[in-house]
Amino acid sequence: MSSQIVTRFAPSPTGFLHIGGARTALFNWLYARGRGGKFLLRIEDTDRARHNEAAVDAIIEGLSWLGLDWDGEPISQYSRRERHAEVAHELLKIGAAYRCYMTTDEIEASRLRAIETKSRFESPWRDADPASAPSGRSYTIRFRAPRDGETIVSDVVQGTVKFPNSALDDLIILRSDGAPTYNLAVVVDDHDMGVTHVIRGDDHLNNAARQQQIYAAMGWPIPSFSHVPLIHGADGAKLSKRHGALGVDAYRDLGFLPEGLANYLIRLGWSHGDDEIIPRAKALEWFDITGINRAPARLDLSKLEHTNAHYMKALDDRAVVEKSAAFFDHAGVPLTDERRAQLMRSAKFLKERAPTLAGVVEAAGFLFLTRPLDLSGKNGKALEKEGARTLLADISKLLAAADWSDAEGLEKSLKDFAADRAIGFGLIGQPLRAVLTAGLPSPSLGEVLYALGRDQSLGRIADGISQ
RNA sequence: GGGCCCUUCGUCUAUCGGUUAGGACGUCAGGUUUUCAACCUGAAAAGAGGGGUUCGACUCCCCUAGGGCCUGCCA
Repeated sequence: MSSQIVTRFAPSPTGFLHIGGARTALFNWLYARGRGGKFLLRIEDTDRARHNEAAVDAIIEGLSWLGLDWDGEPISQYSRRERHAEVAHELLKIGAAYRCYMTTDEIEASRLRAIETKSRFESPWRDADPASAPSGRSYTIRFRAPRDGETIVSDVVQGTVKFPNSALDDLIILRSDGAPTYNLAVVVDDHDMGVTHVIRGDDHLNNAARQQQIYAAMGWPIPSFSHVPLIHGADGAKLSKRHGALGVDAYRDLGFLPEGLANYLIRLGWSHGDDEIIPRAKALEWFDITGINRAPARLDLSKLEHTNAHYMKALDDRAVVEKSAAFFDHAGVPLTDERRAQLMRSAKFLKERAPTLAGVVEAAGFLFLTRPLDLSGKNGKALEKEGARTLLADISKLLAAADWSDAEGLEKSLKDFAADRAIGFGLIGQPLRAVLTAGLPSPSLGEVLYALGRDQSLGRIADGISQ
């Protein structure tokens, strides 16, 4: 008997990979991969009305982007509807389910009555003589759930949770059109797929009780359940559209790195001592379900940025340029060969200053200005100082003869220049920075010069002097 | 309405009956400094409220309050 761990991620195709779903997917992946198990992907598309291929692709894209891979092909729940129906009829045969001929109107009325009388909603067909069944009328198949006693779910995260059976009514497992409903499909699929550990959002905790009853009726082993809390918005309410970014694609478009998002997500509701930076390898080694908190956690963009910044710094220079290229396109400054070269020379400071890929565009703002720079107002204020232009002219001469092969050398030339003249660095730094960057945020002047390149730098200085 | 879950600094969390309740983000104040960041140092900042149990509760139990989930021929 194999004891291999099998987990799965089973999203319904809603058009994107929800950030909360991404976290449960991550947990499932980590748990399986960290223990030599299997991680499966199943699309919960039994509701055909909502099905669409693009939505499935969006989920697959999101998972891939996050670096999560699954074993085998994604399984479509819809494609397994025959099997679901088969199990429903098996349940019927052994008396664990029954045909219900109630109309939707009858159901609604009966349900209202049940709430009023504080009693369990029940179909009259539960105990009716099958012989009295109307022929030719459509019916649903309902699970015959126990009326009394309680169903106890043993959950790794939530502990032992008891549900009075009176609160769990006979759910429909097969619709009148023969299609399975969620709770049946999940149980059948998880069982058939050999899922050993079900890790999912705690909005399913109640379902776990119902599903457990089905497992019991079929005599199937019950998997280990772990219901993890949902992610909430900054205001504590359930994450919804008004909170902004919902799907991982939105975070990708905001310039977050998959490593950064994943690290942030795993720390949300789970911890390993005081560790904050948890790269994939460490996560695989450390992650365990038992460490997951029961309380919902709020999404905090600042901390996400901070975490992401760490992974930005770890990028190699070429990656900084390649990964941010799309963001430059989007900002209307497509990367020409020249810009690419300038960016390569800037990567070292860009990745240190930008918390996201979108931030790289911002941090590189001074690089791609069109000459002559706008030095009006505050931008060129340092230029108005007595002797500033003469000083710039001297610096220009110095730089024209300087070695442009690295930022450090250029920085040193400037420092030496200031020292020779026995003047404070601020005296030359301020006007020089003004003509070079028009006051935009920028790194050390050595780096600015090196990044800009000789021609561009000297040109900007000349522009400044003549303005 | 009913069932279930949750509640430590603003936020994410540590603590698994005995701690000056620790760390991180953010905030504030310094430092560094040629702008803006980054970085370094420091500070403010928490056990929802009320009852128990115990020599001793953030930790265990109960109640209240506040949040959340489910209560579909949705998933």
